[in-house]
Amino acid sequence: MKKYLEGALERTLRTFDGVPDDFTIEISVPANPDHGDLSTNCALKLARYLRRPPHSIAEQVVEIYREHHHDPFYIDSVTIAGGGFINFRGSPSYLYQELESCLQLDMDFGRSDLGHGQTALVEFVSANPTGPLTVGHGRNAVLGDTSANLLEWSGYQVTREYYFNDAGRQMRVLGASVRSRYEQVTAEPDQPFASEPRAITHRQHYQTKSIAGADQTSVTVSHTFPEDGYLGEYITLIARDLAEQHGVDLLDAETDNLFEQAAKSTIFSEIQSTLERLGISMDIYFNEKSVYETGAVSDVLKSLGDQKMTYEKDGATWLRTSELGKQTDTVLVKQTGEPTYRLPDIAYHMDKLKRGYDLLLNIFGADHIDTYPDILRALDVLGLDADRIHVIIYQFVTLTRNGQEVKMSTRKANFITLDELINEVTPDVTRYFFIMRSAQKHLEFDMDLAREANDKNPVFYLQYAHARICSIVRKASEVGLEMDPSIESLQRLIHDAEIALIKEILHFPETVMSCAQTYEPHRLATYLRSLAEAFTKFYHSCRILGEATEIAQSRMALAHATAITLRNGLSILGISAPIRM
RNA sequence: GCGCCCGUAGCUCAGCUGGAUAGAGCGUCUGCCUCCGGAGCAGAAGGCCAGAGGUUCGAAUCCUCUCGGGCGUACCA
Repeated sequence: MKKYLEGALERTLRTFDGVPDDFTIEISVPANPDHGDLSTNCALKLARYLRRPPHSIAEQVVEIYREHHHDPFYIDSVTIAGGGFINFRGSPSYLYQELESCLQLDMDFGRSDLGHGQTALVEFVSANPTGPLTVGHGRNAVLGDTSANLLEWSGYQVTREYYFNDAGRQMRVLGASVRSRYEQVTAEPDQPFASEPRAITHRQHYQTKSIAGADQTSVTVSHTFPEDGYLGEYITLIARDLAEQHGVDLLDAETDNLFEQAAKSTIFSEIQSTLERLGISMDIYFNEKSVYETGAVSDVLKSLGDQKMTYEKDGATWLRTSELGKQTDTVLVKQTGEPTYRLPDIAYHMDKLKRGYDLLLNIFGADHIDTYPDILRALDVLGLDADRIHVIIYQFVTLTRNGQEVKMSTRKANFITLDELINEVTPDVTRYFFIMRSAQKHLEFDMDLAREANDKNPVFYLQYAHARICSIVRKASEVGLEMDPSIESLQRLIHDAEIALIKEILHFPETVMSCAQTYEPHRLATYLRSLAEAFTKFYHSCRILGEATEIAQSRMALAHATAITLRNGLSILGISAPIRM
């Protein structure tokens, strides 16, 4: 209907003199339904160009529209509001036809061909395997997966990718941390868990002590807990596993490598299972290492050098970001010869672009706010099409528990993992809470509320509406009542609450498209809430069971269409649509 | 200091490319269960949209400044 109206108005305005070439017709849904179903402000906007009062322009627009471009199939009536708004009331016949098509499309209702089958790569989570996923990663994961779903529903071929780095200093520290815990565990097998203060006592403890091995030989341990080591409990658990498998055999290992590998694989599989619980599975795990192996890193360095965008200073290689709109230059290669993370990041994005994706979507935490523009600038300098890259920056999550804010750090021991969160509030609630708010706002996650007060939780409102419809359908089938989805049947839906619900349902496809286009997945959650609200209003003012057969069959069809929309919407959000609760 | 993000009801937040009377949930108050699921519904109270200028027919929305909060501003990832 909107499309039709756009075309009709465009043709109408073509007969006017003085309309600018780039004039765009805006059609919006009025906040107040009394004003109609669709509304345009074009007369108001044209007032300045045509130098006439808006109302008189509106009259002329309406006159020409009525005479030449009016199609009663779509539009029932046209009115001019005081200020100069032109309001259109949709024709019921159109409404019923769209509702019928919703019922026919069923699982596909809401899908569009916006992307024309273009390829999109969504990179998200991308946490390095140094510890369990945190609540912050949870927001990233849900944001990324939901965006990917939205793109899929909008006609893109989507690849989900996880970028990680399992080399370098942080991994060495990880390995050393595990080793130190292993030594402690094998020395004091009865200690339940190593806690933070114990880390400091290690030094005195191990530097002097000899441990009797299973093979009767003595090993002197001289390792201490790394100064900036990982203190989480999970490190000790990994160490215990190693102790169970290998006893004390690993005490004389020459390097920490074995510990590092064990930690990495354990942590990685835990990350994967956490994501799985949220219904997320990645298509590609991309190791930063491969960007070195393919030569992409050296290519980037060379190309940037050729562009005279780099220089040497103090033994390091710098990128002239100050010439690209930034205050200072940035180090790409350290004095030590080791690259900073920015260099492989550039190479990685170059690699993604060269893999030919039409659209690259990245989900980054607010701490990347300063780094990703460097990447885009560098790619631009390299002559790559950085416009294909879009970034969703999300603000941090603060978790409150027992009325107190919980500070989260992977390195310190006092963080709540995403797994623990899911345990307490279920995957559905987790996904909904992370998606219901705009990404660029701080998210306050009140654990006590989410856990205790299930009935106050908005996600249950949506699921409840769905379960209720299913229940009605069950009851109806017991008495042999089936829905009638024919146009003739749908035309019997004339109650205000019925019409309002139909209109709400029909907003679904454009909502999906616009969420995908603007990368604002939270608006889908807002929409589903108002859909469920429209349904409960309908439910309370229009009975189904017990009414005359014909109207009952029509209302069954409307309830079914609501269930379709709820189910499809929830599936985009990765949330279940239960049949009963 | 500089860069990016955010200031909307007591609290947590919606508010689509500027539009008509700024909306939900929670909390508070008032009603509603012989009736398809009350995890609900109907209603009330609660707002100088942080503040001040500007742009325009029209601003919570765009621009400038001020004040508050967050994140960054590492040869850490």
